[in-house]
Amino acid sequence: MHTQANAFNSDAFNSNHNHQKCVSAALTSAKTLCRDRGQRLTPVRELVLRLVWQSHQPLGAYELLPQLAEAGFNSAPPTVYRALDFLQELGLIHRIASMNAFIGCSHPDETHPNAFMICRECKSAAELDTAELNSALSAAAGTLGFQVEQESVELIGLCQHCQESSK
Amino acid sequence: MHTQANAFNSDAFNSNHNHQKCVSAALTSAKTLCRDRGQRLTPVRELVLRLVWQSHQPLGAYELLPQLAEAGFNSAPPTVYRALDFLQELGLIHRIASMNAFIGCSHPDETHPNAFMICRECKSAAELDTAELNSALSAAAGTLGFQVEQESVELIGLCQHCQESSK
DNA sequence: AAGTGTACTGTTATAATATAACGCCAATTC
DNA sequence: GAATTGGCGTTATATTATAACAGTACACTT
Repeated sequence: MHTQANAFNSDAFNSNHNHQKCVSAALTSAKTLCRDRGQRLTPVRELVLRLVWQSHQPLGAYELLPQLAEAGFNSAPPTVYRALDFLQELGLIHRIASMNAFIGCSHPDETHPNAFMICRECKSAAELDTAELNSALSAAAGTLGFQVEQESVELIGLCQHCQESSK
Repeated sequence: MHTQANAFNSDAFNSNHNHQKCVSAALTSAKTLCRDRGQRLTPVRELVLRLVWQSHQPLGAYELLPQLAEAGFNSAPPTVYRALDFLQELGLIHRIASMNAFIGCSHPDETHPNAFMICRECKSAAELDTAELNSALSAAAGTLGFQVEQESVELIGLCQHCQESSK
């Protein structure tokens, strides 16, 4: 039951959609996950989750700091990184290694490739999750007997919208 | 004509193979590419290429510095990063974003997914290049009209050898 | 309600990675 | 041989991330 954006849904590249729904859904997921695991969704963690999810563009840890400050949190880098780590372990956000930034992730409850397409123009990122990709990755790794524990697929390029506007 | 390791060849996970051949092949490629493009394979660039290729494990920029020093180069970070950038543009090495490190890349002359499997135990990295993966990636991106310019696929896990030794 | 342990955050300092800016030198071109 | 270009040296600094320890709030027991 995912109502969030997925691979066949270019919402993330269309900033007009009602993204607030995505944020709410993520928050609900977070609460469920925390309850199930006996962990706490503290104010800092909740705010970081909101901020990361509110943005279609991956956010850096140091971009979050001033936003936390505005909300009255007098936080330093370690606090932000702790919250980010926590949310990553829950599967609610994902780190885009090639950008040193973080983005909301739609599939907290499943193990699956964390694959993203990132537009170099508008910086938006959309998740990518297809059966073909999953099976191609497992097949390739399987041939070598490689046991995959963590996957990171990052495609940089131009989204449809930005291709059109640059014509 | 690639004699280097590829997806169906676990050489990179077997440190006994004659890796010096890979290094020579990379150097030959480098010379050809530079000649064709009217660019220079300077001593620093050549050494960085050798060092990165000699290692089965991705090397960080700051790990290269002492090795350059041993060879008599009195280099600071900018020099290393310049050489790494240059070699990346030639397609001879690849940056593993999730590790902030660099590894030799076997297919300088083709555009193709830069996909790697990295063993978290022995830190070796092996390249991955299969038709299925390529087509799955293009298919997924194509569905969204996303125009891919740069790809980064990084699988972290355990290579066969390390799975066996940990039994 | 008081005591106790644990998990979370605050705080300071610092590590690790990467780049900006400028000047010099060597090679190439005219 | 003057001018131009490309590459490197050098210093300083930006950016990203973590270590270490102290304090605080919460949860659990009795």
